[in-house]
Amino acid sequence: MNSKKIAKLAGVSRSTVSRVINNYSNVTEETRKKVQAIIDKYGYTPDAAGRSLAGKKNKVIGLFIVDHYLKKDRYVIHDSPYLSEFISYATDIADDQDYHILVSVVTQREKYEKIRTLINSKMISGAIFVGGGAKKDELEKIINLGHKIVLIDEPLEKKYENVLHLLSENFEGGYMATEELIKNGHKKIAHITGELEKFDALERLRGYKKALEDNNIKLKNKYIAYGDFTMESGYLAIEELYEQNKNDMPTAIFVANDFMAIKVIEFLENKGFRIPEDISIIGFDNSNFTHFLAGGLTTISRSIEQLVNQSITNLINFLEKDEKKFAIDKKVKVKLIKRNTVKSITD
Amino acid sequence: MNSKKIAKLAGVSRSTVSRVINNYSNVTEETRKKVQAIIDKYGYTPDAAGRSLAGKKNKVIGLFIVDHYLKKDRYVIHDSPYLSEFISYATDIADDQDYHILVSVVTQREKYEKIRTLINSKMISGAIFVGGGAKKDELEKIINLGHKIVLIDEPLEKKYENVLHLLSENFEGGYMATEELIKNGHKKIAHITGELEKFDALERLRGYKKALEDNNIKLKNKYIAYGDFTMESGYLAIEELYEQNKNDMPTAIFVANDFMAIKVIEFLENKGFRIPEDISIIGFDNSNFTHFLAGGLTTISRSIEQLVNQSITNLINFLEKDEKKFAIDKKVKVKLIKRNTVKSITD
DNA sequence: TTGTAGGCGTTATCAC
DNA sequence: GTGATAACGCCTACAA
Repeated sequence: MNSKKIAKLAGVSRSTVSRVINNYSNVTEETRKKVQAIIDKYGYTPDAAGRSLAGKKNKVIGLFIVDHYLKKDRYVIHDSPYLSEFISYATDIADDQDYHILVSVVTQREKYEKIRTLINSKMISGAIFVGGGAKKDELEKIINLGHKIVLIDEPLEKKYENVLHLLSENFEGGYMATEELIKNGHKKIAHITGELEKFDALERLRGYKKALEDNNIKLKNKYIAYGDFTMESGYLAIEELYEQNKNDMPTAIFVANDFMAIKVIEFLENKGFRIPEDISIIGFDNSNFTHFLAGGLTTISRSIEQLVNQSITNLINFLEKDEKKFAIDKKVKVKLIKRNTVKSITD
Repeated sequence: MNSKKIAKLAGVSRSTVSRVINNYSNVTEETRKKVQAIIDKYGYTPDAAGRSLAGKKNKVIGLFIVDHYLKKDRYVIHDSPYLSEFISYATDIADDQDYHILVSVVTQREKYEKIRTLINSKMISGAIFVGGGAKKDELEKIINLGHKIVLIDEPLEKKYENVLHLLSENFEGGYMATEELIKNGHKKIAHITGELEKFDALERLRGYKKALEDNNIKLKNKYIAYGDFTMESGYLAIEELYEQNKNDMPTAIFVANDFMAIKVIEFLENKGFRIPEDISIIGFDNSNFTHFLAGGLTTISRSIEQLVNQSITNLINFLEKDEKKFAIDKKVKVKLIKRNTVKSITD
């Protein structure tokens, strides 16, 4: 079924059918009804390709998951609670605004081609990049295509008018976490980092350092261990931290995400430490599963819901308002969630 | 940039450009190189709408999340661990085969229109329905459009040649769970159901009943409580079960999913029961978070990964082989995961 | 091997 | 308010 046939059946021209489909005002109520009846009867829906070719925008947003630092044997999305959650929210929130999400994954340099194709081919009207692991040069090539794009936690030297730079408060969160430990009287505070190729890991580390500095606590390199956000890496990191500091253990640890924090707690409890009596732990992300931990993990919550909401709402606005440029760099707030793994050292 | 311009720049016709783009054999190596050079230089990618209009298939699979039984204030996908996981795998697996996933959500009857539009408009080449909560009549209207579709745990009276019916072994899993309890000497076995509008919940219940029957254990209605797969409903159900059977508590409970099982355990422990010494618990789904439970929940694992893999692989095969019909109804296996919440009653 | 020409389904422009 | 027509970018006969 196509508009030509509908036109014939309704006894009008294709133009009139188009006008009805697009709800244009210059159609008499009578004609509209007549045409609509036929449309309904035959369940006609216009062909997306045809419309697109004729210059109409579609309601599809590309969600590009970019991460080059992945282990080969892992699923990109499924094995990342952050990305899973991101996609889930994105679909839900886009749906509220009658948009669709088209998801695509990029883990190697060759795959940027795929994104360019998708964007150039006009299958999507706008794009969101998430994952924090993009190659800057490839990213800039794509940006220079001029399409409307949201970048999440993906900092660039230059600003672009067609790009919304959205950042979550990773630095602030790292600072907040460390400060909370300091407020509780801790001075020997360790940090287990995330994957340092990623901006968010770097920023959390920077926040940790700054909080120590502002409180006149000397940074000790032996109190920093390096993870990559996975549970296994958390285990390895705490193991190393323990081996290096057996005789001078920190009284508190800020772990760069909750996943690693789980393993840290497990390891320490196995070694006979009580949490939080002997060692306080604070995580990051406020991941779902922290609900299931007896007691509950003290952590920094960054609202992925808010992050997604900002991305999609801003992008859709931008797409539909037909504005020339994004006026904004936005930050999404984090906050401290006090639960039961931090204890005052003077208690 | 379009094929016409590329043609002019390369000094050939548009057809030749097309032949190069589509890797047709009847182009001399020389011309191909010449044209490809221009294509690369200008980063040209053909317009998807144009191709589609000219009859080419795209590599987009629609993933439709259908669930009518949702509470209004919940996110459809984000609040369902099953659907979140499904989407994550789908994106990962589709990506492996160079396909994209376009996700859309349907929670009300009016929204089926959206799916029809998407399918009719040829924005997607095939579709997967998941969620188990579709309206049969709307579903059949869509099926009758003749496009290639995979239906997951969504049983229909009629079989359709353009539909692959994929089922997970919910009945078998329910049977297996109950049988495991029976094997451990239990006779007073309760069941907390899922949302009975959903096929999977119904099947799990049926498995429970059949296992009792096959082992000559009389079904007691007082030992069945009704949940809807959410944690809260699990709490309410166990509360009711407890109130009704204070003086004759079951020694084992098969709970229709892990989410509810968590709450069941929590409730019972608060009432002073020990798990599994006093009451054995078995869940369903082998959800992610069960890792985080101290001890670990005994459960039935249905491999969502396998379910997704089957869906996508079969669908892509079907799309590309250009076969006339799906030859298959497939079932995805479940298996028993023994952990620490089931104890033999004779111990 | 390559070029020409028609058609895919829609919308926009211009007449009437 | 409505209809005719051109245009969007591509692919695929068919012709050369």
